[in-house]
Amino acid sequence: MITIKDIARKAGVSIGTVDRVLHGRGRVSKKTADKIHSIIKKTGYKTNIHGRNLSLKTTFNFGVIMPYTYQDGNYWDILRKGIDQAISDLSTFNVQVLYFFFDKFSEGAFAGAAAQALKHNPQGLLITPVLSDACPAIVNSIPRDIPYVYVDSTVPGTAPLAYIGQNSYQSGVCGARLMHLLIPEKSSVAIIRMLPNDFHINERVKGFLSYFEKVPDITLRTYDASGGMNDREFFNLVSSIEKDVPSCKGFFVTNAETFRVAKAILQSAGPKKHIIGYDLVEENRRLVLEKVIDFIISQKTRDQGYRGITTLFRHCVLKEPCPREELMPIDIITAENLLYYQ
Amino acid sequence: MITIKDIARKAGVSIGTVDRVLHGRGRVSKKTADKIHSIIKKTGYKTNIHGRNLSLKTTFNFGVIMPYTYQDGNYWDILRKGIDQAISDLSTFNVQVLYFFFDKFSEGAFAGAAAQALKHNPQGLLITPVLSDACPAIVNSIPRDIPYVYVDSTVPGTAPLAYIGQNSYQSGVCGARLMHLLIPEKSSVAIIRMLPNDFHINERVKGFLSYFEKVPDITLRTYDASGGMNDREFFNLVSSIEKDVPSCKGFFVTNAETFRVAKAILQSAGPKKHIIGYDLVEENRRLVLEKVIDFIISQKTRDQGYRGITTLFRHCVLKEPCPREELMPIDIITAENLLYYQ
DNA sequence: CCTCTGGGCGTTAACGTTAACGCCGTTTTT
DNA sequence: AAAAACGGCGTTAACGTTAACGCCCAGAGG
Repeated sequence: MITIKDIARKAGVSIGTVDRVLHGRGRVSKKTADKIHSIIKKTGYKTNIHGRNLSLKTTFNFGVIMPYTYQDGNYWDILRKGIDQAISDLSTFNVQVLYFFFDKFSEGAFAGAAAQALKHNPQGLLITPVLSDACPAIVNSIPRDIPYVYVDSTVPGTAPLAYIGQNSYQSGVCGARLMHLLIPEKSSVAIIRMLPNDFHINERVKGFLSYFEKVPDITLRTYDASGGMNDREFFNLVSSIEKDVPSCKGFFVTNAETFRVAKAILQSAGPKKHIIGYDLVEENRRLVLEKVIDFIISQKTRDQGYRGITTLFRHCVLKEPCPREELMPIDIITAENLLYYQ
Repeated sequence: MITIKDIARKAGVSIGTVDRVLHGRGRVSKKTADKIHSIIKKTGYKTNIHGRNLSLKTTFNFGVIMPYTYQDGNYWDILRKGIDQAISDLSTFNVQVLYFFFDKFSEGAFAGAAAQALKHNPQGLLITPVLSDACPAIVNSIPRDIPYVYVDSTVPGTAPLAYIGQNSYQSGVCGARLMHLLIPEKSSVAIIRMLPNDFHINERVKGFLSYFEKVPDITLRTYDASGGMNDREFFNLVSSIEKDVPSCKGFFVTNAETFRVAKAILQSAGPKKHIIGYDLVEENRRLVLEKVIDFIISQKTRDQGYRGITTLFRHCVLKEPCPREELMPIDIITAENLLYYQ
């Protein structure tokens, strides 16, 4: 491996000069700088992290802007675990995170969390932009020199370092395929759209609908529900669906709160319903094992957190290029394979 | 973070003495060694990899003993890619691998590859023990100080550092569940057991059978095939099954050569068959996309290679503890989610 | 008595990078 | 004209660890 010393020797200067060129700290003549740059390119010099880390005493701080971990049935706690794991793996590189949680149902909360994060002047940000309307303006007010990575969702009109998430439309298609296998011919399916319906949820619904466009004899109806509803209200919703659409054999639930719908169905004493939903939160896991929920579509939430941090790390610390988009697998989870996820 | 210098100061000795204790190089009185050990325990000292790596000029060599990458329909090439990726990620730590390939159908080949690997005195081994009969004796002749990790399969009666693979029995159960969804009531399923049938293949069959024990009206029959058969022989096998069992609506193929059975079925011009098989090799991918194969059960082959190397790395280089067993997810792949795997 | 061996320890150069410091000559300010 | 600023560069200590080297003293062997 070629070192700074080698470059200095080849260029006939001292290592101090090479270092100034490498870090753009000026005080080097253009001629010398050009020569050094060409040597760097020719030799493929890459800075040795170990030397760098020993010498460097600064610690890298990343800010994480995400919903409270308990929201969406503890869904966000999975993301957090992935982040923590990455930080633990990178601890020898003096990498730290600061969390800035917000209430995903409260209007100004995202902006507030972002402002707080910027006050701690982080070297990079991991952002979960769940409230898409307010996001562009807020994100674009981030100083240009602070790179940010999106997980879960992306925001049009902004310039993230990377986006890590799932193709939600295709996950809906996949859910539809599985539903098609479960339900009898000539039956109906209820799609439970969870409000507030964000980009992901809409895409899931669209994908699900698109699959069944080519399938005759299956009727679809979309119903709105909300995480704010209590158990009684979920029960009433399910009961009214059963009354209105006796042929309804399947429920497609568009977010992690699948377990709430499943519980309502259990209580309603109607005939067997097939249920497909999203995300491996604890209560969904239990109901999958008990074969109440047939399939859960999962999106490697933990990996999203892990990769979000490693992407920031690779960019800010290693100064390596990193992929601009990482689309996560659409994991199909059922009672028979559940135990081996996470 | 506490350093060797801190320990030396606390113990009233020089860093040389601390270093000798840390590496067990002797020439330290028991009293001093005990004192240093207790300080290490009390302060939770962990050696700084960066200092270590700068100082150390030795490179770590790991040997990989695995089948030729083209065998099993290029299945082993996926494993190799994971290994190469890990080595690339760890390149700054001076970690290298040497591959020792063997013919998985040839008796003495595994022993030969193992002997070759040992000649290069590696600091660790990654072993894919596919021929289980000869393995224990060969593995137990490896010097005690060379740690080894199994991927894909494990070998009873040996002491690996770790095992990384899948619960094959459960993957068979999972395959059965999916098959049950696909085929009509009162039909039959053909299980194609690929010879030579190793531990994995037998377990997959067992798991598959166990699921259907509780299901009446579905008949199962097991047929033997072999990777050594040519296309004509596969065609003949499929034809004879179609003739003997007209109610046969599904094929469960127990290894990566699913595509060969699928092609034979395509040619046989019988009624639509449902096919479930294993492993995301290139030809299986194509047939899944074309909806010839309904489901592929995959086992994160790439991750197995990656984790095998990182496990050796963590043990040999970082000297960290690592999990003794990593069971990989049973990934369910179908046309709708295929694109997002690998 | 002298030499040798070996136990017990300290010292030091090296690994690659960083950034503060300082030197020298030229140019710009006062 | 003296002082200050600046451009262009070299030197060096520091980061934490490793391992070679060497010193001193006690005891064994001749």
